[in-house]
Amino acid sequence: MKYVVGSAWPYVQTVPHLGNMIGSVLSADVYARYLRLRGHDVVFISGSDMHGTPIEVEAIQLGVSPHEYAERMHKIVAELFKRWDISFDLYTHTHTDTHVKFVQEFYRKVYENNYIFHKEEEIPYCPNDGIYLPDRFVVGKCPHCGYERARGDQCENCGRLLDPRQLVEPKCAICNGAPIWRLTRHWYLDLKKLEDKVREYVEKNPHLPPAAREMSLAMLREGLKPRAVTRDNKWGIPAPFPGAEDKTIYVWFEAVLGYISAVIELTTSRGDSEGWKKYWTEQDTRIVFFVGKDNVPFHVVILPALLIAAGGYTMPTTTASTEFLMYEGDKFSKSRRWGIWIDEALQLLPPDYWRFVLIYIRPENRDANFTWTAALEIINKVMNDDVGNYVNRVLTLAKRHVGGVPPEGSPTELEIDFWSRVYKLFKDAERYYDAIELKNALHAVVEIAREGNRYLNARAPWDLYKRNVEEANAVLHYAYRSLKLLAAGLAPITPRVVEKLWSAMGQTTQLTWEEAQRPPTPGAPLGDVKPLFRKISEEEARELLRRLEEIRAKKSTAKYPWEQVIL
RNA sequence: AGCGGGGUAGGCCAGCCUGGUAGGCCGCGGGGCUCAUAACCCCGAGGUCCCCGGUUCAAAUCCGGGCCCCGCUACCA
Repeated sequence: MKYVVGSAWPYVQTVPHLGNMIGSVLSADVYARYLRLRGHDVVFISGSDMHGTPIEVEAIQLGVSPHEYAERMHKIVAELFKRWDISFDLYTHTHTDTHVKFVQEFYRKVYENNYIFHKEEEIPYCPNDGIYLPDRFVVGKCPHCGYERARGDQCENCGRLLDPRQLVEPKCAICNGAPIWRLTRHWYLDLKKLEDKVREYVEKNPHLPPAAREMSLAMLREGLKPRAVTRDNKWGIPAPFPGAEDKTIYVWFEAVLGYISAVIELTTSRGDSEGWKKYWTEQDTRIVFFVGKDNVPFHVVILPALLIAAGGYTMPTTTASTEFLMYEGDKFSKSRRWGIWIDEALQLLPPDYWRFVLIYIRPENRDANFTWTAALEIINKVMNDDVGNYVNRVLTLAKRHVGGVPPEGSPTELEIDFWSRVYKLFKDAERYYDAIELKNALHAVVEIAREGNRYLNARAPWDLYKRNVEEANAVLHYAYRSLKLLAAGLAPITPRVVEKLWSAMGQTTQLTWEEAQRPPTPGAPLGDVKPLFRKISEEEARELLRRLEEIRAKKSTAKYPWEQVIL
């Protein structure tokens, strides 16, 4: 089966934090790695979302061009993903020639198919900064409660939705100057016209997670309203509509098309400029997106609507979303410096540790809370004591008593029972991976090690070797086979460690999901047996955090955001 | 306000769709083992499954009402 795995395109204004990571990029990577292990044809892509008002504004404030700003941040984020062992086939960005050209052609088609219309409206404009202001960039006194710093879209104090025109004494959020209202023309996507087809897509799609489905159907019940696809920004992709020469495409509406343009870029770079069609126009492709829950409507409703409007594309199979991750009981917040960002994380622990912990607590049904107490518990108790120590027990015993991969010996009913239990857990993990319930998959895999620990205690091969070598061999043989299952089950999550494990097991073939289930070659020599993980004491964690604070303090004085990143 | 999610032992969470003696991990008390990363295994204590009402022989699980927490609400990525 062919798969396109896409993770939400990170906005390059800042480096992602752990919550962003688990929602999109890391989850997508785990799934993509799993699919590859199963032998599927996988294209795993994403890229930086380079355009948009916040970047334009911030660049202007810093006195650099938006292009330079975005380009620098993109390079850093791409490098960080590499260090997190994210196995992108391509991590690109939205300012490539391929993307720009594709987006323009795409919207030309949508236009020709009569899904675009334009109308005039008055938009706040800041004469000082020379830009049109999004609602949030206009602040002023709330007409309802008198709160002074109400934003143009909503008052934080009383929670009421606002229109920037309602604000008393409106000001530009950037320079505090008074905005003026200017008549401008915008081009709209006629979502109303697409509503029935989108509803059919959502209703007939058996793969969508219930929550995403509900949210989308609720939106459809209310009725889709036309949405402007153009903006007056300079930093963006020029709109291809007649008369829209000075407009750009709204970032939301072009970044999502990156899922297609990135595949084009990828296959083209492999010398096959038409190869992308295999993935995006043929029906036997599964297209799966990974996003945080805030992103669901866009991927389940708007992007499918766009694909229908342009015509000729394969419809996305599903969108796997997560709830949010909190940090020590509170929302991640850049301004309050609350949370851990992905550059900082790597200063504290190796990527496999983070990957394991984050997947272990992945917010699948509800918001989850990252706490250091819990993280250390998972690292020390689960990763080390349950998994790492089990591996070490089996391999040490095998090395000592057999000197290689244990032969099948004379298995008793106990061995067969054990094998059927761990094999069932492996199949559970498989089912969970298939359903993109990554947290449950990992929990099932960990259970293999727990089962193994129980088994070793019950069978006590160290003792059995004194009485019945054949039977003792059988115990180690099946324990060894459980390690193969464990390796495959963990491979998508902790790829680096599994590589070490696989070679410690003396395996020379490529690890695949199939291979993991086959019996090993008895007598094959084992590799170096060393603990897979190590524990992190509370004191060490405290020390690491203290050092992080120091680095943060030093970095926060840097002028440019890309200088604040810890590499 | 509307929409979505959630309220299960001291902590974190699974179970809820497909009703039937309330599970797991950590922590705590006791024991076992000694191959292993002072690890592992067993036993035990600890719960009005937010509240009220309904359906049912039977409800954490289905239905109605209420209270509390969180997120989203589409020109924020």
